[in-house]
Amino acid sequence: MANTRERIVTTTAELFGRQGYNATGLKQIVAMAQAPFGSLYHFFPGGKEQLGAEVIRWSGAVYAQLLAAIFDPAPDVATAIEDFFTGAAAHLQETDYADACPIATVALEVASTSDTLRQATADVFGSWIAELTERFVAAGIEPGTAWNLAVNALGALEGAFMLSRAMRSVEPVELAGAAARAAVEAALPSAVAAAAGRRPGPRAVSPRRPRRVGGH
Amino acid sequence: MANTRERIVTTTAELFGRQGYNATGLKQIVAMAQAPFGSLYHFFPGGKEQLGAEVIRWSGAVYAQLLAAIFDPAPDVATAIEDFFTGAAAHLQETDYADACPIATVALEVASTSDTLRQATADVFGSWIAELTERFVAAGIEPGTAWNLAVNALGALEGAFMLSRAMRSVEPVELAGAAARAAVEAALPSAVAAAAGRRPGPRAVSPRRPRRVGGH
DNA sequence: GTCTATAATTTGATAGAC
DNA sequence: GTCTATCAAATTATAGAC
Repeated sequence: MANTRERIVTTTAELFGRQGYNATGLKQIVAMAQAPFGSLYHFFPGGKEQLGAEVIRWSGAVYAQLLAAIFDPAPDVATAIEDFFTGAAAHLQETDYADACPIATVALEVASTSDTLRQATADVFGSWIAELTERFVAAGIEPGTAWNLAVNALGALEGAFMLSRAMRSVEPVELAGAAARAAVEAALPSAVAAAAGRRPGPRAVSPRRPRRVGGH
Repeated sequence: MANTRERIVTTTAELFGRQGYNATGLKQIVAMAQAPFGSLYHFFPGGKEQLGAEVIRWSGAVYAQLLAAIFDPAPDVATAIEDFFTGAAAHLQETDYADACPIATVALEVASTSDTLRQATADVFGSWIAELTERFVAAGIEPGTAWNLAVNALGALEGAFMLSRAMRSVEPVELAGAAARAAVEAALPSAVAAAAGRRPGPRAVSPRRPRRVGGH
C-alpha cells in the first residue's frame, strides 16, 4: 500500500463522504488507515482543519478525473452528462447509498462554521463548474449559457444525491440526469439553429423539447 | 414566549439548519433556548435522536407552510416556483448564507449513520414532493410528469442551496429558479398543446408514463 | 417541571521516548 | 517517522434534590 500520509488522506476522504466532517473522529481515521496517531499531527500540524482542507481539495481533484473519464469517450456532451448521472446512480446503489459526492456533506456542515473549509469546498465546486463549462463551450455552446448549464447541472446532481440517499431510491438522480441531458441538448448549436428556423427573431427563452424520462 | 418544550424544538431546528446535527450539542441547545438541561430529557426521554427526529418533522411542516404561502397567492405555478427560488435567494443573502433548507445538512449527515433519522428526512422530502405534485396536477399537468417535475424542482433547490452557501453567491439559486420555471412552463397544458400543434401526432394527448423506481 | 451535579465516554491535541 | 501515554475539554446521558 501507499505511504502513511497518503493512506490518511484517502481514508479520511472516504469517511467524509459517508458521515461528513463532524462525525469523523481523528481516532477513527488513524484506526481505519492503520496509521500511528502521532503521524497524523506529524503530517498535518494544523490538526483536523488542515487535514480537512487538504482532503476536500484532494477529493475535488479525484472527482474531476472521474468527470473527464466519463466525458472523454462520450460521443457528445449531452450523452456524457446523462452518462455521468446514470453512472452515479449505479454507484450509489452498489454502495448501498453511501458514496455520492465526496464533499457535499462537509460543504453544508462547514458553510457557516469554518471559513477556511468553506473556501476549500467553494474552490472545488468552482473547479468542477469550470471544467464542465469548458466542455460545453468546446461543444459549441455560447460561454454564458455554458456556465449557466454547468452550475445547474452540478446543482441538480448534488440535490438529487441528497434526495436519493435520504429516500434510498435512484429515481431522483435518474430524473435529474434526464433533465440535464434535455437542457444541454436544447442549448447545442443544432437545437438553437432549429429553434431559430422555426420561429425567426430574438427570443428570450428557447422552447424546450419534450422531457426525456426513460433511458437512452 | 412559548413553553419550554416548544422553545427547545424551535431553537434546535434553527441550529440544525445552520450547523447540522453532529455539530449541535445538547448543551448549546438548552443554553440558547434558555431551558433547563433536565427539561430536555424530561420532554425527550429518547435523547438526542428522539429530539432530532421530532425537529426534522417539525421543520418539514413549517417549510411546507412556507411553500403554501408562496404558491397560494401566485397567479400560476410557473410563477410560484420561481418566486420560491427568488424568495429563498433573498432570505439566503439576508441571513449571510446561513438559512437555507432546514434539514439538508442533517439529511446528508444521517443518511448512512442513523436509519430512524434518515427515515424522518425521507418522509419530509416525500411530503414536499407530494405537495408540489398536487399543485402541478391542479394546474393541469399530467400526474406522472408532475411528480417528475416536483422531484427535479426540489433536487435543484437543494443542490443550488449547497452551491450558494459554499460559494456565497445567490447565482446558483437564481439560475436554478429560472430553469425550474422553464421546465414547469413547458409542461403546462398550454405549452403541451402548442407543441402538439407544431408537430401533430398520436402522442399529443398523453405523453409517455414515467418509470417509478422508488417511492409511491 | 426545574435545576444542579456528575457519570462515562469521546473529542481534538500535546509531550516525549525511541 | 513511529508509537504510547496523556491532557483538557466537550460530548450524551443519568441521578436526585427541590
